[in-house]
Amino acid sequence: MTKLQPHSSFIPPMSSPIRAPTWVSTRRQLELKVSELHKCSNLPHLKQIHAQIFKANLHDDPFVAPKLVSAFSLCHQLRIAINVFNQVQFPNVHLYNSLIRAHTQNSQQSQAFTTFLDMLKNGVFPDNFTYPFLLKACIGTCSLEMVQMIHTHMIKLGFFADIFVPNSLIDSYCKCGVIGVSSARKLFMVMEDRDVVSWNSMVSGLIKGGLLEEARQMFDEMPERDVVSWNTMLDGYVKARDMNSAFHLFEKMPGRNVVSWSTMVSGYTKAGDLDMARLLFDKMPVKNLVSWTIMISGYAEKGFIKEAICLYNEMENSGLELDDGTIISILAACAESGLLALGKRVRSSMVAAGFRCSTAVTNALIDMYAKCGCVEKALAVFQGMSERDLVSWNTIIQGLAMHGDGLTALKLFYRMKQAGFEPDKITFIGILCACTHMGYVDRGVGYFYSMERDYYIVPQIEHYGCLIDLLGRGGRLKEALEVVQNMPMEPNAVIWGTLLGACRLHYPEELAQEVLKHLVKMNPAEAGNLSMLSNIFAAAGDWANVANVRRAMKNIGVQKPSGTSTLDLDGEVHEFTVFDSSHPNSEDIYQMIHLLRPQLKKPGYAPRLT
DNA sequence: GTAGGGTTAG
Repeated sequence: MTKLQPHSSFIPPMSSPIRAPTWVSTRRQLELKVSELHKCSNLPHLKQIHAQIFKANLHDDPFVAPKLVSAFSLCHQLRIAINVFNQVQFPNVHLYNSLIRAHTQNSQQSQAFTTFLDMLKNGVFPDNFTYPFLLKACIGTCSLEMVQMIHTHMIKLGFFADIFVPNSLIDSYCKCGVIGVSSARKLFMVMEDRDVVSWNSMVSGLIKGGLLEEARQMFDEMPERDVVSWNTMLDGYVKARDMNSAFHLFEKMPGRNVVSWSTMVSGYTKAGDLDMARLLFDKMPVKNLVSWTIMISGYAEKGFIKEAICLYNEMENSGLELDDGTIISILAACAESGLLALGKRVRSSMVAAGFRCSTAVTNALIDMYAKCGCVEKALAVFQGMSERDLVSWNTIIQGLAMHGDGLTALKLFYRMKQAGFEPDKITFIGILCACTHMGYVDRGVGYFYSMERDYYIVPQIEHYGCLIDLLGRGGRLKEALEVVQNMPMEPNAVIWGTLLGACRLHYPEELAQEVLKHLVKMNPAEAGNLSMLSNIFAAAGDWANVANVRRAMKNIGVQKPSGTSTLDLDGEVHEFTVFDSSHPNSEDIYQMIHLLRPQLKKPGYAPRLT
């Protein structure tokens, strides 16, 4: 007989999760459904159960309502979750907790805090679940001060007996940068009872703070290690690109699981060792969706299109059902390396499977089309979207700007505002880029100054970079230099490089020399800078200085890596560099170039040789 | 509460 577990007076446990939607007739059956409700991710089914709950007058039951809120939150139906909450006259702490979490899950962090304040105002006392949920709302949006405030509150009310509470505090501190990590360490030191999660959170925090050595020390000191401890340490080495140490640890590791193997595969793909990655991938005792995703994206990111497509087909044939993460990952990898063929392949299988595209998936698709040169397709996908978010607008604006259709990009900027979206710092990168490509210098400068004035966005160094590029390409080098000299932050190598790029277009020799002094000081071995400088001198006919720079390059022992072009032809990628003769059809290719050259000159093509 | 893939810029 199945052993019954202790449970609430109302809901018995259930062994299997909710599956196909079926009409439940008895109250007993409904109770069974409700007990698993918080795991339900099927929206139509959820709505059906909601209706039955309502009919049975259980919607304000103190046990049912929090589960409903959690379920609707999981299905990204925050509106409905809030409505469910509002149906309850006297919400208890569980219901408040689930609404706080619902807001965080649906990216409404500030509303999570508002809910917490409402809760206090209404005299409902927080419990040991409230704080971990509230701390989650701090991640990514709030500062250290916020976590400190919650910490203080927790001390006042005293929930530290539950190990979940200090553990989640350690984690939150660690996600607030290096200072946060030291606060976490202080807390960790004074904790009386630490469990393996406390140790793991601390090791993970040290790794995130870049303190790999100290993390290893703590890992070695741990009284007990579980599979998460090992995997955390493994990932630390992987993220630091130290594959030797990672492999060493991996070999020693007891009880490796699918995450351990995937971490290693991911590490080797990122290090560019696709052979080793594939070797481990093939040896994996168990593969899941994430492992496949890592290997396929790894191939795609590095331009191994045949292998990527082949493995993608294999994954589909193995019967695994793709999720958002898989599709977004692969599309992002295609976008990065311009693998349109795989991107198209992914899309066609999405269509064939009737995959319901979330906004994030569609955004990734738009970005893939745009970065692979199909701006029209990107625009068509964007226009067909039923629900757009800020990322959708930013992606299409950036895509259009990159391809020189700055006019459409700027038009969409206005439409975006009409649709009620507030531009953010990324939007302005796209807008400034659009103006640069169109040569709208004054208009771009106007947008730059409107950022802080009209939108309360303080320009960052990237925005200054865009402004310098805008002025520089527009030939207003003096103003560009003034921006560099007067901007509120120290100019970095990218800023000076941008200015140098402008010099390359307009040949002001003196300025170029000035810029270069800064650049060489910052990054003396950067061959690209030196070779660009030598080109500027060459264009000005200053051969003595050309020789000086060349000599400097030789002395430092740098050589500018050749630029390459890649072509994707019927799913096969061909790579070319200048004076390259490694391609099997090299002779034919050069013959064709000779044939094409005079024809290209006719409409006015003049290759730039400097 | 701790571990592997995940959309926009740089």
